[in-house]
Amino acid sequence: MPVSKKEISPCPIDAMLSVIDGRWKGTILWRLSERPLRTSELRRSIPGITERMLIRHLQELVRDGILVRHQEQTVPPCVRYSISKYGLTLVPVLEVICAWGRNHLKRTSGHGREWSQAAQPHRNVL
Amino acid sequence: MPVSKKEISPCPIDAMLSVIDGRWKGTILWRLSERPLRTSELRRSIPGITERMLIRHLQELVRDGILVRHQEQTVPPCVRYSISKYGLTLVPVLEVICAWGRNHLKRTSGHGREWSQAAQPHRNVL
DNA sequence: CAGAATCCCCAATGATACTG
DNA sequence: CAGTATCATTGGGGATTCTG
Repeated sequence: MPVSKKEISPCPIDAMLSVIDGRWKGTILWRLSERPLRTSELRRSIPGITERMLIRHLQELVRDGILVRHQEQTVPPCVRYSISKYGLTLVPVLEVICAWGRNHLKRTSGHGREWSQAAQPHRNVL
Repeated sequence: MPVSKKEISPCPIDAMLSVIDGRWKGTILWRLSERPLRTSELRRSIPGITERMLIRHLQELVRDGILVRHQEQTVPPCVRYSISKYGLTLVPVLEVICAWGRNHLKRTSGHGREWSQAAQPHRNVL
């Protein structure tokens, strides 16, 4: 529920999603969770991404404190991105999301209808 | 990372996010996690949502197996939506997302990095 | 009351060329 | 190599109207 990425939403779920919302942010974080990478390395490791969107998403993630940008003042320039300490707190969340998504993919591809049953209400169950 | 909602993405994270991606899906799920509601009840409980988007999101959630649509063949029609058993598996994930988001809101709105660990469930959606 | 059908706007993304 | 600048496309979503 992406909602507005620019404006600050009071809803925590919106706030969280806005951080990882973007066509390639998931993949970027996935790559960088393995090890820091240079911009060009990232681009090559993500087939289909454009220079424009890579830079843009990287900047947003840096702005949100998820990534850190390391620049070496050389010619030609060498920039490396890595996950920040704060960004590391995001990883477990992504894992939970990923786990559910993996399960969801199974269910959809194997189209069972078992899940179409109503459940009893809840909230205490949470 | 919303990516494509229509196409099935092989990425689990994308798959999961596509399910809750939509301007009002979070709020809808939140409402229905308390108890089943009629369409009109939902609409009234979510200020600002339009008929069109409510129906649209409900249909998508039903398609994804998250919600169940109960229709009573009466005049006028009475339709009730509730969370499915499968949909309930989504709730813990939302809780995790919400917890991180709450932290993130503190961190951003507040000063630098003093995010405490108070984690009370639930958002305060309007 | 539930929801389908239309029209329209805009933010996100893509494509492409350019700069330091 | 890293990043910018422009233009074109598109799909989400708001507003409105219509129907069973």
